[in-house]
Amino acid sequence: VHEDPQRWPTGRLLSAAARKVERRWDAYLEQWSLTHASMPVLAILARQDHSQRELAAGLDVTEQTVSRMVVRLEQTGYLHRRPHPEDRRRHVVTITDAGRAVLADITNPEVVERFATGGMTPAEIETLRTGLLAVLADRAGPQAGP
Amino acid sequence: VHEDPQRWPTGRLLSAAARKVERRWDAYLEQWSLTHASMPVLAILARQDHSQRELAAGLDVTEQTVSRMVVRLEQTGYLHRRPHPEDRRRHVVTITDAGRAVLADITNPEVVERFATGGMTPAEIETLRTGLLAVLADRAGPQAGP
DNA sequence: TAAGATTGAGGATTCAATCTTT
DNA sequence: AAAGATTGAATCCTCAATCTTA
Repeated sequence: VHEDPQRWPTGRLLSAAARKVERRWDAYLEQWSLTHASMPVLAILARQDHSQRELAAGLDVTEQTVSRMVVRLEQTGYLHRRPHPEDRRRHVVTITDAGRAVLADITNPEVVERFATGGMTPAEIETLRTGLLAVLADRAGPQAGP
Repeated sequence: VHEDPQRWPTGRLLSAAARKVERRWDAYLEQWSLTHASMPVLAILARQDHSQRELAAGLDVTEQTVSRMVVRLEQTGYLHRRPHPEDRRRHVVTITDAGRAVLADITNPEVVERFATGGMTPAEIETLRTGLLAVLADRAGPQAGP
């Protein structure tokens, strides 16, 4: 039943490859109650505090997704939210010591990289990254049509 | 707040690029009540009938995911399920005329490709596809560890 | 009215548990 | 027991609606 990926459209290749790496990564991060999606939240907060709206922009997801992620990350103890001193609509989201600690455990670049680029050569990896950056760089947002 | 993707680990690049393309693709497929995930089901069935377990193997998702997708695709009228004549545990999943019709509307390779590789050059596209195929080809399934 | 955030509804995905048939 | 399929619970993600504050 298995088709030949060589003939798949690029979008399907992209989704399949991403899911595969996410599954591996999630299985590893589970021991810290983290996921491939929640880890980048801590990575962003490690550099600076942010409002949830800012986090959404940095992660390129909706504010609704951020809302749900930060609730869980706060329950787990990896971040803390307090009201903004001047604008009571905002939450100031801050990473906790526990969050920094887990990030330090996980952020070994070699380990992280291995999950995505397991048996690949440096040339293959460079090739892949270049292609992915080209997809992300496409700011045109084209809507095709027959 | 926006970080430099150039410095992201490859796994994060992969997820971000996949989500971006899926969003575009989903917005387009919505008019047929399809999604980036359900379209490949029809593509597989267009060639041959299958059990749900076989579909799961072909799509590289769990049987549970297939179970939910085929329920919806059957409600929409794009496929049909009947009991297997010799093994009553199985469902034989068949594409309907409506399913074939929608597939014909959508399967223009140029249109499909444009969603993923919008403003990219042929060289960039080839580069990306090679990298993605390398990720998918990695049958080792390595679990890294510090 | 805008901005910031939350909740509701629904699809995609997973693991775990269950049910029927082999 | 194993195979095929379903349902439950959870996270990720979206759009739509709502609530509070500016």
